[in-house]
Amino acid sequence: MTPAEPAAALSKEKPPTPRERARTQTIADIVRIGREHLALHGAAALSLRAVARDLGVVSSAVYRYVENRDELLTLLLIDGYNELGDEVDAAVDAMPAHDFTGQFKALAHAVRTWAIREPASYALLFGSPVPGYQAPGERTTVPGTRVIVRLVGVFDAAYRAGALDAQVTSAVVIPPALAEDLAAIRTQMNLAVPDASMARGVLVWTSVFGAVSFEVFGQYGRDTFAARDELFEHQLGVLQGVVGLQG
Amino acid sequence: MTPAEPAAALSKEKPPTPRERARTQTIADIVRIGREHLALHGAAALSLRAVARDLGVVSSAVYRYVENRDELLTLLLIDGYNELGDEVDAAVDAMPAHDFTGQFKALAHAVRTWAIREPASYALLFGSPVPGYQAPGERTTVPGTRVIVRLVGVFDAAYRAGALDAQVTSAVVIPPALAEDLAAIRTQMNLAVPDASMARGVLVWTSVFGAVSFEVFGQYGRDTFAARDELFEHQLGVLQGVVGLQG
DNA sequence: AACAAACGAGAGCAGTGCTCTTGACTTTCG
DNA sequence: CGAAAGTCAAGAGCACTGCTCTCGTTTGTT
Repeated sequence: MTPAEPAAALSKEKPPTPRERARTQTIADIVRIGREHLALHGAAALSLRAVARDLGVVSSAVYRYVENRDELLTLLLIDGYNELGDEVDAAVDAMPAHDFTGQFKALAHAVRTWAIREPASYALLFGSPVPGYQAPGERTTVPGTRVIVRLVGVFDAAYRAGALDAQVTSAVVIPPALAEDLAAIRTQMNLAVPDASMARGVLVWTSVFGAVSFEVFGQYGRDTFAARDELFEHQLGVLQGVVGLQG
Repeated sequence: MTPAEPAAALSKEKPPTPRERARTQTIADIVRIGREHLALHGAAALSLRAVARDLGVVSSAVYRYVENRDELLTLLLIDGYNELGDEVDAAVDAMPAHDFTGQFKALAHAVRTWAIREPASYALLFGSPVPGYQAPGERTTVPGTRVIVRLVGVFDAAYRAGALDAQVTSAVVIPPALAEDLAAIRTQMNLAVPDASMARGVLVWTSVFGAVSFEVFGQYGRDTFAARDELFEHQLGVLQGVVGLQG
């Protein structure tokens, strides 16, 4: 079909046959409908039969495209991680390269905004594990770590630029066992930021997700906190100080 | 039956008939078996039929005691809240009355220990909501707020005793809308602690649960952090500084 | 003793995940 | 070109779920 046939013959990427194209499209449709059902009814209520109905096909047919229910959950998991990762990347990239505080807050706001917009996906990614389902690490680890990788990237860049207050880093001692873990991460990710700042970065990470989880999962109660935007913004302000970012 | 029949007629508390006793016992058995199933298979996989089997009874019989599956979930929810609340209370009470930092850390450790021991219950209480299930606020609010009530109690007592560093409280401004929410809570709970400390207390609360959730829900990855005890302890040390508790 | 409430068992309905077989269609290759 | 190989949708079927209803039996009260 393509004029450069000999070159294509060497590469693994053959031009997709109509059948392959149709198959890819069908899988994409299944994921799309699955996302709708996920948003409407939640992860545990996700039903392959219902997806098949919406697809206009009998239930057994979808098993041609998706191995089982867990496989669909994995596809939705990766889809969610990447959507969140894309929005976080876009939000951070929109900030000036040297405004590390702005980048941190933009990242946190992107997480919160996405979580509130897609609570079911957020629950699938960061909530209680679905019983009997174990995410395949080899497929989910990379997209699943995009946010934290980006966050420590911001902290590391801030440290290298001298924008990370070194004063806070000596307040609490780091036990040796924890220092080992941090050293391994530093080596693996090529970081410069010292132990104390890394540890505080981890705390900031968990705190952001704790705050978002409380809000999305309804732990704040019905109307205990009406000013949730202000509460989150305030928490970011405090966390910014925790990790030593100037305001 | 009872000799003091006229008095008993006025009071609502009659001595329980054998049938009532048996009924109460059966419900307790159902909750006990339900807890076992919850721990083994998770909340979404909780099955009334399986509970009935373990109870040695046909499935429709349990509907005599429990209205439906959601009712059983509510019972397990209240059960979990109270067990956690009891352990938190015991841990805090075991500390000296003026060691507020120790009380805070004891509370956090009690939460973490219980969560790791009962991950399914923790997921039911603080994880993603079960699809289609809405907890009845009138039955779950009181037990569900025991931990946070106790935590702000510690902070408030520390403030009244002058053990809360007032310096940290002015670093970040509190927007008016948030101050309103905080004022309402202060009035309702009869607190003395100022806005900034309350807001930081809320952050500490969400941060503790964020850290515990990450650990219980497996967000830390398989072996990124081996020294989890040390990590949590370090985080508590930082959070202690965030809220202004002396070390 | 008579009656009403409570109870356990069983059948049954509609839904689920998943497997297997059947028949039709498409692509590829001799 | 035609046959073989591969792919697909459909349907039946199994075991499970939540839940309802009916039917006798047991229990407690009058």
